[in-house]
Formats: sequence, structure tokens, C-alpha cells
Amino acid sequence: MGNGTKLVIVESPTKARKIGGYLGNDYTVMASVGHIRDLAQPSQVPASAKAKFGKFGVDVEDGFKPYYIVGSEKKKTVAELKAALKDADELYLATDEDREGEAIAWHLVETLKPKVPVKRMVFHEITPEAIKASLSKTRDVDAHMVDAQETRRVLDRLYGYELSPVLWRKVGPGLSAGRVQSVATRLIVERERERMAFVRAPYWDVSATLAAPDAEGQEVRFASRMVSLDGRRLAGSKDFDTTGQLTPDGFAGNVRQLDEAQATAVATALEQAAFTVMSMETKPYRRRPQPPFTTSTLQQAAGNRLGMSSRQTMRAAQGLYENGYITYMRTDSVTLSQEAIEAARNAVEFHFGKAFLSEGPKQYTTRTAGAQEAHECIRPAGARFRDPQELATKVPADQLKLYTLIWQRTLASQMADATGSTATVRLSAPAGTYGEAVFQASGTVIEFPGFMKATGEGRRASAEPKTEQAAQPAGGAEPSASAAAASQATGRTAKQAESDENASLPPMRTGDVLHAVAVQADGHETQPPARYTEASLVRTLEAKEIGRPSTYASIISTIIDRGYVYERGRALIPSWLAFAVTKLLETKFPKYVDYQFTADMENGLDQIAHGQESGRDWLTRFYFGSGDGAAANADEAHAGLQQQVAQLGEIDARAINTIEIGDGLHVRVGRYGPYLEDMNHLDDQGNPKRASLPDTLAPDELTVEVGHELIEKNAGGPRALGVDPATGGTVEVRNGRFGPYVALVPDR
DNA sequence: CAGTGAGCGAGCTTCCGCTTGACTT
Repeated sequence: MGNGTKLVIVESPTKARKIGGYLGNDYTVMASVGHIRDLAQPSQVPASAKAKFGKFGVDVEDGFKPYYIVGSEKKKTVAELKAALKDADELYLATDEDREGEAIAWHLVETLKPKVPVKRMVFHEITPEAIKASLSKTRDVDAHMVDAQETRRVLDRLYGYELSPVLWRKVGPGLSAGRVQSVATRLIVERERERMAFVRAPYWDVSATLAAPDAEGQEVRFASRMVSLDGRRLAGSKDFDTTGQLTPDGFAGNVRQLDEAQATAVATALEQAAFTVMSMETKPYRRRPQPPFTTSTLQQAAGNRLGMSSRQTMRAAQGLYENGYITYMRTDSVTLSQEAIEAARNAVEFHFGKAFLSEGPKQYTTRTAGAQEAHECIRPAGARFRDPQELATKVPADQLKLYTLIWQRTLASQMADATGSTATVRLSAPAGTYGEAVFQASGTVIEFPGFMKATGEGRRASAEPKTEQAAQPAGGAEPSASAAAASQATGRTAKQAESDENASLPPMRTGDVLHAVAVQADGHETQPPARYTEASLVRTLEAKEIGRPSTYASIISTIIDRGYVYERGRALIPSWLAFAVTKLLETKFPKYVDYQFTADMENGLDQIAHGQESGRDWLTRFYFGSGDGAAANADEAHAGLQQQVAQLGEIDARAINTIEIGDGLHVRVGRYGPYLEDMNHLDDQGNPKRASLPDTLAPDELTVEVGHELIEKNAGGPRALGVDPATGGTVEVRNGRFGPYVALVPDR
């Protein structure tokens, strides 16, 4: 038996070291380093069990019984835990308090087979008090929670290992489908389809640079934009739909859409005009700080502000965590511990003064659906936050930048709102025969920066082009992607971006008359929805409960590795292969790539976790369906995954792998890659003219015009070199997928 | 899946989520 020590097992080695320090010599604290067992790969199943478990590592005929094995890379950890358990007379399972953590605890019991008392302990804060308190409030492992996790695990195996082989047969070898990756890919494909279908609408407006004296009599220039002409509101980007037509609202509102000639004429007419102030109104401005970071929002902010990829961000965060500089970096919670709130408020007071504190301590609540909240938010570690300068010589540059971001955001969360005022002035000017032109300008003055003092937004609050939510325009995709396009992408109109440049407006009174320093006609085009970036994809996945904090970065890697998506700058662009795979899944397995699928699954898992349903029944419905007998009514009856895959024989692979471009053009995804066919132009043999697609051409750049050009270029076609003296056939040079080659065409 | 080349046949590919080192150029 043991020697009086107690063995405590947590998931992370860093956490183990820290807790070990708090608990003293009676306790040995060790780490499981994540999961210690997993479903066997089919290749790992021993011959004797092949018949039952050889396909999935799960026996679907026997209640979805899983075949678990300790992977080779986990053997050492398990051996060490077993050895330590020999010397212990109590085992404490202190894995995270979420579904996966509960399952790890259960697997530990199953694998270590302890002969001493086993206690499940949980804590949400790593402080000596919280941990000691949890020692005296232990419970048993929650079997329902474990059932829910196992159900999730088996579902993902069945989904992936049933559907991937469908893709091997119908599309290409080595491909994959999964509950998470297939939906992530679909999101990106859908966005590209929207871009392909998008019709840009041109519209023009007029901007005027005006000048008025400020309080000291100094002339201040400010930018203004025409908002209406002759009593009709000017059309802006929001007045057009995705087909380039005016929206019903815009149409009903009788908006005025100017072309270049008209806008130029109006601008000319206004050059010498008097601009009369019609109104000047001021509204209060207030902005609240954002909640502290979670994994998802950290990846978004690091991506948008620091240009770091999800993977780089997590690597840097891991480094900070291991050195004790930040709390755990894989979390979906925005909760701050008491210790953290105090530390943040102390830091705010020290750096910025009491006046910048929020009125009282602020606790944020996690709104993310499906959040499991086993951890705190991501924040500087400890009861006293290290200033970023303290780390300057201790950590690499990217870690320092990330730490600074985390430090700022955490402090800001306990700071006061930023307040000020937004002034809006409207001016009237006669535009000759075009009637009265109304111009508008607005400027925001931040009187009290509040939290912006910490985040640095205050200094350039209005010029800041990127918000955290902002999807970036396709990085370098369009050379014309100008400031206007960028502001479109952030969901702001060019109009707003322009007027935001006015940090403040000079004082003006109704009736004041101003003259224009410059008047200019400006052309605009509505912009298609921006492509996803890593940051905006993670944000969308999180909102749909797809994926977990520990997997956001690897989801992106997976879909890139499979060739479904590639990055250009920061934009995620789908391949034609992704179009083919997505089309197959959407048409043949719509339920499984529905954006709701994971959320529905989570509901089911919650029921299982609460003991209201068994995982086995739930998986039976998923895999074998609930036909006639099992379903409560006709609506509920449906085929399971197994039948749906089995009945797939007559699926027309050619149709699945064909993507219509228009005007007889379509892309086909073949074994050797995508190519273009023109069904309206056949060659001598009656085959459609074909062309390879350059790797650098994004799907939305393959317009009908570009497609015809590619066909044209290729149409030079085979070039005859001469006659083969041996056979009398013609020797030709042809262009192939692998480059030019010589072919011998037999004489007829 | 299958264009536009040529031969030979077998064997293999795949999921999601939890956590960190250990590779050896």
C-alpha cells in the first residue's frame, strides 16, 4: 500500500507544478497531459477483434462499443502515473470540469485501475484557497457526462470514417470529411459563391472640403459628403442588393443614383457655391470596453491587430502560459476571478489613476452558446499583473506583443466607458440646374477616453480602420481593393469612414455661410462580401458552436492540408476541389453539413449528460436511423448515416464534379486537378474545348470573360511537328496538365 | 473521379478534442 501520500492528477504539467507548490509534501501532483486513451485506429485493432472493431474502432452492432487503446506516445505517461499510484493511498482526479475533462478522469480510472479511494475534485481558480476548498468537496465521476463525451467521440468517428471513403470513391484519394472541417469548408465555399454571384453596382457622389474658423479664429478644414440632391437622397452602397439592383427600400425611397457625368457636373457647379449651415447637432458618444479575452477573441484580435495566424497566436500564448505570465489559453469563458479583478483594478489605478476605473468591479458573462467554462478568461497571471515592460527582456517579440494585448484588454475590462460627443452638421448649396445639394459632415470628440487610455484606441479612435470583427478584404486579391473596399469589408460605408476622419468640427451656427476649398466627384462600386480570414472564420465557427478552443487553429490547418482552402495574404480561398466536395455533401448528405448540425448534436449531448437519454439510443438513431417503427411520426422518420452511404451507388460523379460558370463554361474537378470546358465550342472530334486552370486563379476571378480567354489561349491547341516515317501518323506537341508533351496521332 | 500520355497492380487514404515535448538537418 501507499506511504501516506495522495496522488492528484490534472491535465496540464504547468498546472501540476503550480498546484504542487500549493499542496505541500503530502500530495504528489502529476499531469495526464490531455487524453490518455482514444478510439483505436482500425489498423491498431488486434486480429482477434478485427471482425467487430476493424472498420471504425467501434462495434456498431453491439451498442457502439468503443475499442480504446493507450497510444504509443501516451505509454510513458501512463506508466509514470501507475508507478506514482503505487505509493499513494488516495487518488484525486482534478481534470477540467467539462465534458472532456470528465472523460479523462474516467479513462484514468479505467486505465490505472486504482485500489485506493478515488475522488473527483474540481476547481475554477488556481489559488491555494480554492484548491484546498475543493479537496474537501469531492464527488464521484459523473457517468452521464462521460457517456455524453463518448457519444461525441463515436459520432465524430462514424461521421468521418463513413463519409471520407465516399469522397475517395467519388472525388479523389486521401480526402476527408468531418463534422467540423466539412462545415468550415462549406462556409468558405458559400462565401466564394456569393462573391461569384455578386454584381457590382456603380454609384457616384460628391465630396467637398470646407473650412470654418475655430474658437481662436484659425481656419479649420473638414471633409463633407453630399447626401441628397434636389430633395432626393443619394444612393449609397446599402441601397443596392447583391445583383447590383436597387433594393426595394432604395427604390421606394426614390433614391438618386448619379453617374460619372452627372456627379462631375454637380461638382463643377458647386465649386463657387455658398454652403449654408442648415443645422448643427451634437449627440453624446459612449463606448464600453470589451470583455476579457477567450481563445476565440484572442485569435481574432491577434490576427487583426498583430497580423498573427491562429497557430502563431496559440504558440506564443503557450509560451507565456508555461512561464507563468498568463492564465490558461484554451478557454471559452470571459470570467475574471476575484484575484484578477483586484489585480486589474490595482494596475488601472497605478497606471491611469482612479478616475479611469469603472464604477464598480465588473464581471462579464459568457454569452457564447455551448461554452463549457472550465477555465477563466485569458489574462495576465497572478494577483499582481506584470507590466509589459517587465517582460520586455524575458520573452520573444511576438510573445511580448501578445502579452501587451492581453494586459491592455484585461485592464480595459475594469475601466470606465469612453465618452464624448459626435457633432453632425448639414449644409445646403445650390448646384445650378441640379437643384439643391445637401452635404453632411460629422466628427467625434472623445472628451474622456476611459478604457481607450489602456488600449490606445483613443489617440486614433476614428482613424482605426480595423475592428476586431472586421473581415479583411481579400488580401491583395484585387488591386483595386482600396480604402473604400476596406471600409466596405468592415461593414462601414465609405461615407462613414470619410466623415470619421473629422476628429472634430469647428463650431458653426445655423445660417453661417462657408465656401468650398475643393469639390470632387467620387466613383464607388458596391463590394462583394469579404472572404473569410482565419480570425473571422474562427469567430463564425464559435458562434455556431462548431469546434472548441483547443481546435480552432488546427481546423484551419486541416482544411489547408487537404487542399480545400489556401491563403492569399490573409484571405481564405476555396479550391475547386472544395467546391466539388461541398457540392457532394450538400446534395447527398445535407443534414450533416447543415450549419445547425453541431448545435443540434450539442443539445442531444446535453440530454445525455443530464441522464435524460442514453448515448446508445442517440447513436442508434444517428447511425441506423429511426425508420417506421422507431420514429414517433412520419416527420421524424429518417434514414441513418449507414443507409444513406450504402444507397449511394448510382450517384453521378460527373455531375457532382462539375461547377457551372455560365455561357456554356464549366469547371470539372478530375483526378489530376481542375480544368475548364466550353460546351458551346466543340473541337473537330466533337469534344468541348478545354483549358487548364492556373493555380493562382481564385474561383471568383474565373468570370465568363476570363474563362473564354483561357479557352482561346489553349485553342492554339496541338501543333503538328511532322509525319512519323514509320507509321505515317502525325507527331504533335500538346499542352497537358503536366506541361507540354509530344503525342503520336496514328494515321487514319 | 476518369481530360490529354503509358506501362502495372497493390495498398492506402479518413474523424474531433485534450495536452506537450522530441525529433536529428
